[in-house]
Amino acid sequence: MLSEERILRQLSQAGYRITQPRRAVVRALLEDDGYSNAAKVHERARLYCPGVGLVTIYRTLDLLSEAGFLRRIHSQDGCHGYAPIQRGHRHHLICRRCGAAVEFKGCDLVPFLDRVSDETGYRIEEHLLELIGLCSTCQELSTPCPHSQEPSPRSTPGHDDEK
Amino acid sequence: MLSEERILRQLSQAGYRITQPRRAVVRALLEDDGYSNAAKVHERARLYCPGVGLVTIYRTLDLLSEAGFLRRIHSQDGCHGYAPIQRGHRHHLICRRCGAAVEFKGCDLVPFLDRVSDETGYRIEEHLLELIGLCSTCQELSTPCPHSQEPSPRSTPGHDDEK
DNA sequence: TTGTGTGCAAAATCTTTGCACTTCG
DNA sequence: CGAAGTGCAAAGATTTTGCACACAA
Repeated sequence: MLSEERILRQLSQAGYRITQPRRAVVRALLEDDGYSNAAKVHERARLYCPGVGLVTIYRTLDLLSEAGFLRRIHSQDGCHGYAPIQRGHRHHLICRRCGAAVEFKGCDLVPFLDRVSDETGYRIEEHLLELIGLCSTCQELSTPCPHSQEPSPRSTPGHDDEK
Repeated sequence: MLSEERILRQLSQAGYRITQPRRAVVRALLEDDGYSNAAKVHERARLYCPGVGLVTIYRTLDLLSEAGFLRRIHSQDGCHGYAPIQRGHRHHLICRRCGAAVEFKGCDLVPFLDRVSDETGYRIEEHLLELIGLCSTCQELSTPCPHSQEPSPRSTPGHDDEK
């Protein structure tokens, strides 16, 4: 897995300068689990480099993305999410109620990925997995899941509607 | 797979009105395979409902998303991509080069999720899985590993225009 | 010292909201 | 006919660009 030092070293070797803002962004990315967007990274990066501007965040994210440390999610069509590329994938399991996050190793996915790859002809390079649920504590506190995404015909015609 | 008629019927049963713009959006989504954003849907929907405005596209995408026919990709962090949900729980496999997206069934994930659930005590309700790679066409087009996740030292500071 | 990198401000995009008019049911 | 739905315009967000100053090498 890539450490902060290693990333910085590689950037340096590639001819980029190692600046405070860049350090801060790299650090923020490594600490922030899962996907990030510019605003989130900015907020976090300011902890390490208080004066850093949002513009610099964008530029640094681009740079890291070019350099191969980040993957832009849906880069084509204007989606502006980023996810760190990590060897030894770690995935996250997040409690939707209390926000507790657990990391787990997800290597069991490999056979699944192989199958998908066979079926689709795609060569799979990266995967992003995030699980959302209730941790054991919150399961006790909570009533059964109120919402669901099934396209079930809703009996209530009432629009809960436009926010 | 969900047909246009079926979606419209379900919307109608749920109390929504079936209008020309909505028809057009549904149609556009079904024809455009894979991942779309508002602008793309708009362009296509105008073929069926020339006067339709972009605003209506956004509102209809929201509606379809609420109703469970669309999955907002990375809804979390302000990513504004959408992909049709065809049936049950599926995930997306996206070509990083051309953006082509394929949905695939994720049932093989269940044993994996069960294991994670056992190990962590979490009850898993949702999962977000996205695979990124190269589709077969782009594999051919692409030169043998021109870039890769390896951050190769760049000799030229100049930017290539590649995105 | 040099030129890459940064911050600020402003432009360009993308998305949402308010309001009067349309149209489905 | 009545209320949901639409389009337009304008407000809000988000991202990019231009330029002079700052700082890593």
